[in-house]
Amino acid sequence: MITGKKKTVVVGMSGGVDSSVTAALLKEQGYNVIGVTMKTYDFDEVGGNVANETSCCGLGAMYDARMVAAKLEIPHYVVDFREIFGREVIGNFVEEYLRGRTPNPCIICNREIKWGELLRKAEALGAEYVATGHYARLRFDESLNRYVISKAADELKDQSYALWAVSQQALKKTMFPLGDVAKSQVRALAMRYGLRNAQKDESYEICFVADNNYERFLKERVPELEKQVADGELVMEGEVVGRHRGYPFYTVGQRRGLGAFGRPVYVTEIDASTNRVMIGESDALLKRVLVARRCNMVGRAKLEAGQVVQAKVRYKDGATSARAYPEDEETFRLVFDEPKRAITPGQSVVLYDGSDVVAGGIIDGLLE
RNA sequence: UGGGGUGUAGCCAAGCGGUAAGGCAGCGGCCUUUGGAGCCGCCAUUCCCAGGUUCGAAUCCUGGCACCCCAG
Repeated sequence: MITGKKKTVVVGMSGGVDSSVTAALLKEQGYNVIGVTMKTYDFDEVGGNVANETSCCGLGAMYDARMVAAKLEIPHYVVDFREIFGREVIGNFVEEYLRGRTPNPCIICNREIKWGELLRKAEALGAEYVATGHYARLRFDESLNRYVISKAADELKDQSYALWAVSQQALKKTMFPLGDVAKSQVRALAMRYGLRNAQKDESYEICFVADNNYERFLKERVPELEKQVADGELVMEGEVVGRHRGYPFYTVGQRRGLGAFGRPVYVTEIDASTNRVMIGESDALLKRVLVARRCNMVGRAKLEAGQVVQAKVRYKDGATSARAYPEDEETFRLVFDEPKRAITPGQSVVLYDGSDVVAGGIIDGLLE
């Protein structure tokens, strides 16, 4: 059945249901499918619970991917991305926390690893496309002359937010076969294909922090950290009201672990230079203006000043109306119509026009 | 040691003779391809201690103890 016309697709297989079904669907559609699983880190370097099975790059995951590939009768390779992943993803993760910000490593991983190194590997293998199990839609829009990512049909599972940083050149070679499929259908398909991971749990943590304890991870990664940052000041309305464990271990919007003040209090700001963590009541989290950097344009070539968009400020966030004001190629200011809660430096802001991803950037600061 | 006040969960606190509200913290679960948030559930057999009155006491009485304030 192999003909010269068949296109070759590399599917990034994590061992989970979504990427497994992705591979199965493409194979059924007649593509020449190659399964590739990325080895991104070693457990002994990264610590935590080695037995954790829900992580996207864990050990069990690699075995599952191999077994699924065998079942589907497609070739399967494991590629060693430890070096680049450690440098780009883990390195950025640690740096950002040390700056008092809250990174989203999935964003960097998508840009640098899946649509960076993996795509280069796919090209080297002679593949025309890379496909993943992301829930997002992708189309080429003739009138815009751009590749446009948009929200998945299954809006509850939509992952378009995490894909804003992928370049146009990379999207040109990308497929998201699950964009129109509901999660429940994916599981049903997995059953039908007889895939062993049909009932496997969702992953829900940072893959390289398998015990979901990033504080532990940072302390192990930066040996002197605990000593340097312990016992900083907790500040409310300008007054020192307590102590904290160290600024990197908090994030804006956080409520737990601050101590009892007779009412709920939240982290409102983190100052790495003084090791101070500012806290306040819920209202103190409401802000209207942010500055985003490292911007990438997706569904539009550029932003118009005052352009109306719907913006998401974190992964699970209802998009709310705002106006964008570009400052330069990589920077824009965003003014929300209504104050937005807990805008967090280091997280991504993604701009939508309806279902389409217009652009995204990393939140750098709040103005008011 | 004169006068006044207060002692209820880790913290704040309601209750004022009828069988221990609520909030914060904590813990458990749900949710979730990031961190947070959110939601649900749990959390005082007992009210500083000892007696007493009462069918019934955290609530009333007596006596201790502790802390606070005002005086000296």
